[in-house]
Amino acid sequence: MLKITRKVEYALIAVRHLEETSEKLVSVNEISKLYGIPRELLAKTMQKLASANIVKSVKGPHGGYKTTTKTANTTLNDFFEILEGPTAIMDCYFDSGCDHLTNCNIRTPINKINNSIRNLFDNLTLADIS
Amino acid sequence: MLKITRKVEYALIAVRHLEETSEKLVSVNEISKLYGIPRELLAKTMQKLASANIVKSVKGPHGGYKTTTKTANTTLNDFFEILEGPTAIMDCYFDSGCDHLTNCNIRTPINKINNSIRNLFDNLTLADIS
DNA sequence: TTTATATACGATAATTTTAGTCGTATTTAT
DNA sequence: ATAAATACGACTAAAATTATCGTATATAAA
Repeated sequence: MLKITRKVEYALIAVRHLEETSEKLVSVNEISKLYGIPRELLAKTMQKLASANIVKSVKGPHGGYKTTTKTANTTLNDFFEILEGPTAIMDCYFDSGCDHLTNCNIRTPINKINNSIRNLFDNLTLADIS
Repeated sequence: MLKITRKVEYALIAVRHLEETSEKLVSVNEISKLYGIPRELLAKTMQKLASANIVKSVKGPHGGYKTTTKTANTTLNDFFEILEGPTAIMDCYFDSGCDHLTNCNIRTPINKINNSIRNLFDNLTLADIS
């Protein structure tokens, strides 16, 4: 409960590594070996970050990933949502399918908790937590 | 990711209901029927809340649960931890078992995120979200 | 122009976590 | 005594997460 996933964990590790190595291109292979994390999973994770321009990808030999100007300014909310979709402590926050709609007495609490968390992550960037 | 569990959802529903019915004893059976949630699961959930004095339990016919003086003042952090154990976005926050300890570059980020969430939930009570 | 290395992407399998059920004991009002 | 309720532990089912596999595409370098 309220856990981040491996995908996010691996993404954080990779981004932190890219930030440390600055402009140099680093391949998924390198990162996965260095931190002992599954290559394929990290690869897919990086692809998502790349398509959102959080990192830049370069194909071919000596290719890899590096940071962009967006990287450090990315909010945790964006970072999480790129990798995992909408952040909400319960699906009913953005879904319509609710089992006990007629008799739901936790709408307000759920919304308040959600808004608090969203507000928190909207105001924290990758730079802030480094 | 970052979802609350059914146990917590059911507990919230039940507590909210008890708050509405004030001093009256309400049985698990009643609540589970009213909101269409699994009786046994709710029962176990209520037992945990009762043993932490978040609610008061009364056995026997016409027994059930009611709020206590603690109920409204309970922080979300306590509420969650009573039901699910320590709140942490990653297990390494309180566990010792870490796969990439020697090469972990996300200690600081994880701790900062954790502390932010913990701080948030420490300062929100059940009353605050009602 | 061939080869090796790297990202891109979809499908599927394995694992872990969560959700739900069942059985039995205990308490207590009637 | 009996019935209604909580208390608690073991077990099963379902869902979500994690990991793997296969194939396509791009590109640097020999």
